[in-house]
Amino acid sequence: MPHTTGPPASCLDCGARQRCLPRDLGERDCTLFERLVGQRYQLSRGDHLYRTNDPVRDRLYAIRSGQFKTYQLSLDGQQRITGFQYAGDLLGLEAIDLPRHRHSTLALSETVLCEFTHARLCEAAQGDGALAARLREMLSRQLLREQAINVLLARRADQKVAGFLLALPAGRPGGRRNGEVLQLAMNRADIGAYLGLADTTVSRVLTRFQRLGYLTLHRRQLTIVDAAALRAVAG
Amino acid sequence: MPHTTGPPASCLDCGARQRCLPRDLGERDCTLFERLVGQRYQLSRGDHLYRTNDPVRDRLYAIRSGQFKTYQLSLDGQQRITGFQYAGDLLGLEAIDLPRHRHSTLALSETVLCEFTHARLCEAAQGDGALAARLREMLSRQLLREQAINVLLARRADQKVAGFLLALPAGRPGGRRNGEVLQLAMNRADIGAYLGLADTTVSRVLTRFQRLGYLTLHRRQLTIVDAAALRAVAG
DNA sequence: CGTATGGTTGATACCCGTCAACCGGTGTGG
DNA sequence: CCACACCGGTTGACGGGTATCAACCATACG
Repeated sequence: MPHTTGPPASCLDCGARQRCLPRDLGERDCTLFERLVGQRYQLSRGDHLYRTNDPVRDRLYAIRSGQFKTYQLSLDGQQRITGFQYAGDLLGLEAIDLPRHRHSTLALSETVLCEFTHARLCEAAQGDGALAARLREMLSRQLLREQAINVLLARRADQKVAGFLLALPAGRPGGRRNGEVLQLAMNRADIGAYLGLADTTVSRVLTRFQRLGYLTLHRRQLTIVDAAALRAVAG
Repeated sequence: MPHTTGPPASCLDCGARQRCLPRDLGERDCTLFERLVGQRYQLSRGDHLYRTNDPVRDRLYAIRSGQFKTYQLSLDGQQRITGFQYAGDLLGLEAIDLPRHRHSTLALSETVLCEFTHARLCEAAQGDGALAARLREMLSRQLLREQAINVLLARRADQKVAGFLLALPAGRPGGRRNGEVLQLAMNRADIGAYLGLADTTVSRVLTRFQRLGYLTLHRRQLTIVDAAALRAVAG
């Protein structure tokens, strides 16, 4: 069960604002938008936001900070990772038309979430074209992301890993990647379950990239040194 | 360039109605809904609906009949299939927020399309909760489909092919598959480019399934004999 | 009838999954 | 403080699944 935070945090000072629903909103509009937020939740590493078969209850969640993974369990108990979600992403979009969730969603780090109901969002969007556009944008972006993953998954191990690394959220806005230090929240097995690789293969590819000078990696601390080389590998 | 059809075809007698936007609409509502259709197009096998970098112009297309594939071209000219679309599917959902298309969309058979503008659909949805729900449903369904593909692509060749076959649109409503005759519109290479397999591997798996009695296949005429066995393989 | 296209089948090479050992870091309890 | 277990990650050996290349066949088509 998620824990409700005490002090309300504003969208205005949210680091993920430019990747989130109130993107490009002015100060006043942003304050109005904030009233759509139902509650804010704080989850710790290992906490579930919801599990497979939990009722959806029309809820959407925006990630204010932290990282999540969504997964399904196969018949033999294997986790199949369907995605990683980062600050600014919306959780629950694929379930807005379902009575019950088909995935489980788990926090990979300390996280803060903003809760919405889809009904209120739609209602507000009817009077506000900009918000409606943002909603569409989030949906369309999600579809594009899934399709990008699809293309990636049809490729070779090194191309998959390179593409995965390049799709990690940039630590700073602007997208400059070279020299950037990223803290991976997931382990090698999760990356493998996401990309359709064995964890040992992920490890091998990463060390190969390191030997080639594309990146440095110590445990989960990643520094991308040569993003262009990674792009060349990803194709 | 798509060719405009002369006689307007009604949604009422459309075979794909129950998979399309006017799903569950009564006769009167359906007639009202039809006024949202801009034009109807007829495309032949090999015709492009649009290509990468074509302007989106806010258009969506519902497939009345026929099959499409969407693909991207890699740097070395290889086609990467991002999806197959069947009657009742919406084309262009992933582009509603983009200025230009990122895929090319090609008819795999004789097809008929119904054109919408996203703006008019949204406008109509504001006064009609049922239509708004249908729009959401289509988006959510699309996201779920992409995620299902993601999971599939992380698996072995026979599991991929089995999953692909089971995801083919049922010829008749009701979803009974055993004994059903399906006409594949795509060739082995397309299936392979979609699933991340070589065309020869697709061929081998299909003949193995046939040897095992799961299906019969002559060129592109497919009969699923034992859907349960396919499900068991797909896992 | 010759050609092109799509599909099947075989031989071979290689990528990657599996299994196992090992290693460093962390936590725990004596 | 140290012994020990445990978890995550790395590395090696090996086998199997799949890509690649090629030959061959059936069908469609000019």
